[in-house]
Amino acid sequence: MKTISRKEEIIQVASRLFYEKGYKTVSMRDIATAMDIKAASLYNHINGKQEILSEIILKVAEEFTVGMENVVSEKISAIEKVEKVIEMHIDITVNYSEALAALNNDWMHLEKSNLSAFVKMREDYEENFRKIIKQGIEMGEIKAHHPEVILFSILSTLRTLYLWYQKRGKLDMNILKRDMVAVLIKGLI
Amino acid sequence: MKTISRKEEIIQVASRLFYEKGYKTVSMRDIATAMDIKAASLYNHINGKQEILSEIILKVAEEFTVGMENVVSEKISAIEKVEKVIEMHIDITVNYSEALAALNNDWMHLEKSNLSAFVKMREDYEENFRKIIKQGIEMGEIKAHHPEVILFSILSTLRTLYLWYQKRGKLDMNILKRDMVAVLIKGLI
DNA sequence: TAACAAAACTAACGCTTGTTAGTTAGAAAT
DNA sequence: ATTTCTAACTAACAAGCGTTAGTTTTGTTA
Repeated sequence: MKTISRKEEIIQVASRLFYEKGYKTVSMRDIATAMDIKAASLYNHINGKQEILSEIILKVAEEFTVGMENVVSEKISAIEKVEKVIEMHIDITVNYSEALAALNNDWMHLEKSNLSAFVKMREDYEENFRKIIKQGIEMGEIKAHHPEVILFSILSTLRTLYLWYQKRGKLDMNILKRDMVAVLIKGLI
Repeated sequence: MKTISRKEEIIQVASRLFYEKGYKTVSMRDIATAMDIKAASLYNHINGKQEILSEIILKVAEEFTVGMENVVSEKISAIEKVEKVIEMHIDITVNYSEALAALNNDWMHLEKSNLSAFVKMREDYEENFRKIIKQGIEMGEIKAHHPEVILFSILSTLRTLYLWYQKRGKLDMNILKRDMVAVLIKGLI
């Protein structure tokens, strides 16, 4: 019976506020008020605002990194890999929709090693995706459009999925996966 | 020979800074420093920070509104309308790429009438786009996937185009239009 | 050259920010 | 019953924020 720590609670509340108003707009006093305590009390559990941000972002970034590595290592066609990536994005979106706002909009407010770690993960992720697409084109599975256009088009849709997920409520995720995969992939083949 | 006013210069510099760091992160002193003057001097030309933001955002929002109305009023097929919308987005992205960062990320920091005007324009825009897609499905031009999935997928790609445009430099826009239209549309038909 | 307007300046205001120091209340462990 | 630990508190700090008031510089027009 695992109960969530006070620190995790802070991170959870902060995620929601960052989602609603953005990292820079949310003050430590805002976070504290939302928990019915004083701002100074937060520092019994966390080292500072920056730590809250980096924990939110890096945790999800690692999920993406691991998920992508799993897909890459599978012995399936390029198109099937793209399908798996799309499904992974949808799964992560469902589980971390609020954290994704910070990841997408506030990553540039990370500092030093956290910032460079994030940027590296994102670059590696994109590079893996790019390779899948290029491979698919070489094998004749994917139409030979500019690979960057394909990459960008899919990635931008997946990255903003969190916005849409919240707005529409929990439309059945299986329906979403099926239609999203169809719409994104049928343009490629 | 129209020369740009000091106010327009402020808005231009602010757009660049907002693009790089976001509205909340950029201070009036940052904007002033970038122009080699003091913060207080800005107020000889503009009424406040909020006015800078609203001028940047609403100008582009109106471009989109007008562009969409033009497309809607044309007597062409639904698919051709979608093509026109995509091309319009690319054109606006080229001409206003920095302003689009504020429009996408900082619109929620607009106040009162500016905020509601923006939200209305955005809702109308989406509704027009939705109608085009539904009409295309009814006429059998567009495959009968969930219309919201199609709308979201195209719109999220177009809305984040500004990020990609800056990064890749001025890849020939005609090539971009052709490939982007192909990738986004071929999934629909 | 004197008058005027535009656009810069200095100085300061009240407020909010993230954060620190030191203290206190209550529960758990000895 | 006493110590220890946890997690809250009050009070305050220095720095930064958007903005205002009043003044000086600069360039143009009468």
